[in-house]
Amino acid sequence: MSSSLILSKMIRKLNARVELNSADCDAILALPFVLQSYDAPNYIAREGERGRSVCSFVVDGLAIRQKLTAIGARQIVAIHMTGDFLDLQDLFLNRAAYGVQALTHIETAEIDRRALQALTLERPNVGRAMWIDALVDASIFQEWVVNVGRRDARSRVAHLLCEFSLRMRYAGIAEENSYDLPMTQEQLGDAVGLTSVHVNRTLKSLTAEGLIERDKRHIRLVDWDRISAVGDFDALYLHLDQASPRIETARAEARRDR
Amino acid sequence: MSSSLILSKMIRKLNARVELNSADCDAILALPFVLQSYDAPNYIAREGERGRSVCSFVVDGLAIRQKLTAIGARQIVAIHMTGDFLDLQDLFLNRAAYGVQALTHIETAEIDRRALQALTLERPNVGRAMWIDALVDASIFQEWVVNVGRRDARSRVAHLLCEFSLRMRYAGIAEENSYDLPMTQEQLGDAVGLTSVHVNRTLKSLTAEGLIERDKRHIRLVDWDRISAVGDFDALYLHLDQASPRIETARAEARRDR
DNA sequence: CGACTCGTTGAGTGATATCAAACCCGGTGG
DNA sequence: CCACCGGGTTTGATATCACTCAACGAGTCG
Repeated sequence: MSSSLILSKMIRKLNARVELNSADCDAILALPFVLQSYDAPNYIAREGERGRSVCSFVVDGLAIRQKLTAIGARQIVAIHMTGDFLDLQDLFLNRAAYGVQALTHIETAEIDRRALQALTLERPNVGRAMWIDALVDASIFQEWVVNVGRRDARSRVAHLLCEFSLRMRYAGIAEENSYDLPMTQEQLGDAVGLTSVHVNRTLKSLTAEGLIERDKRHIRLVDWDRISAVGDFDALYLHLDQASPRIETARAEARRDR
Repeated sequence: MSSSLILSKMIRKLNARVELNSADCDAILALPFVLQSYDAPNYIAREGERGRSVCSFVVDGLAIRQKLTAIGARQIVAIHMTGDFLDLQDLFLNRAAYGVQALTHIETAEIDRRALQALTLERPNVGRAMWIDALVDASIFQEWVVNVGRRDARSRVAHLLCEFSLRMRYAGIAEENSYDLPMTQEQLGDAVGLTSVHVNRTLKSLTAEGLIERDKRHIRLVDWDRISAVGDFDALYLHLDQASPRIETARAEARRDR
């Protein structure tokens, strides 16, 4: 993949949030970066790490953000997919408080941190787009607090499945209501604060009631209305109206076609 | 309180994160705002609200950020105190996904949203300080996911008490290891995903073991090392090294004294 | 003196965890 | 081609932490 092709993915993503002008795009294309790839359980960034010199944009693949507790339990606090920044949450912080680990084989563009900071601070359009990105991330964290804090197992799992469905769809890596979920049930449990055993029973019960269908790791949401009701899922917190790449692409194509 | 005094609180806060120049300060002092105050259980912003025209800086008092689930349970996702922005999390989003409610009598400076956006985007120093603020907020959300997802009742409560201790101290509204916690046990429960009854038993057990002392709503952490161990508390996620107002004030005063 | 909110305590219940075993399936080596 | 291996999934039995329901006490406000 050519260098400009990779950063143009980033342009497409940001442009979906805020309309960029040509100077903005040039500045983005001038960012120093290297392409990296990681295999499944490897760390991309470690908890406590100081002064990472890069910030990673996901070109393809999935990664999780996590933390271990004193007793060795793991909590996954976020899942990042194609088109997300992996450590936007640390862009302006000196030390990373959470680890980031590859969930699948993942390709990232590791962008020089200082250059990305400067771009964000000095170009209002880019800055605004980056802000939206970071705040949407934060909005998802907050929803996860609610999910894990106040919903029962069925709702938690259903909620997560709904979130994935929308996010993957808008990232362009899933069809409507159907996707490959590359996580073990243990990882699913670590994301929703349950045991793998209980995740298993919960998935089975959702399947038995005809809310979802499973084939290996492929998930199909049979009836969106019912599963989103069970999961108490309201997409507002994803702020998809603030344009996602997929939607914007369609819109941009329409514009071009005129 | 005079108008310039209020915004100078904001300057002090931001200056603690990033050194501001005089043009930055002038721009901040020129922000259009109105002083507002709210009483205890009133809403400052409502879930789902569209296009709020202001962003609130807390001059004095406490507020919570929360969401209700379908079955009517409440989860508090954040607590904001003196020196915090209440809805920084929504500054660049079209719709608020979470409600904000006064926890005590609270005084806020409601700053024109567009003006604050412009300030953030056009002045790199201010922008950087705002970014740090927003990312620290987000880091706390993530820690809360961990807290609620993977720790037992004792740890959750202990962790929250530790967090409050440090944050209040650095906000300048508490002494070392001792503070007034203006929350009912029910609200505490809604913050850590427990029942008020269970919070009560947990507090009692922490007291019985000599980890904390309570007098009404006053809390004293008797032995920081032990309680932080019980709460699995590591302050890294608060990023206090990225300067808090209190610390910076001390430093600034030292400078002035030379 | 009610009426109300908040904190405290007890008894019983239930959702989820824990422990343990079996099973399934893709991969690997003989 | 088969035997074996290992990670992941599934299932059952039991344990436990936290919830629910309920009552009572203390403080506060009108």
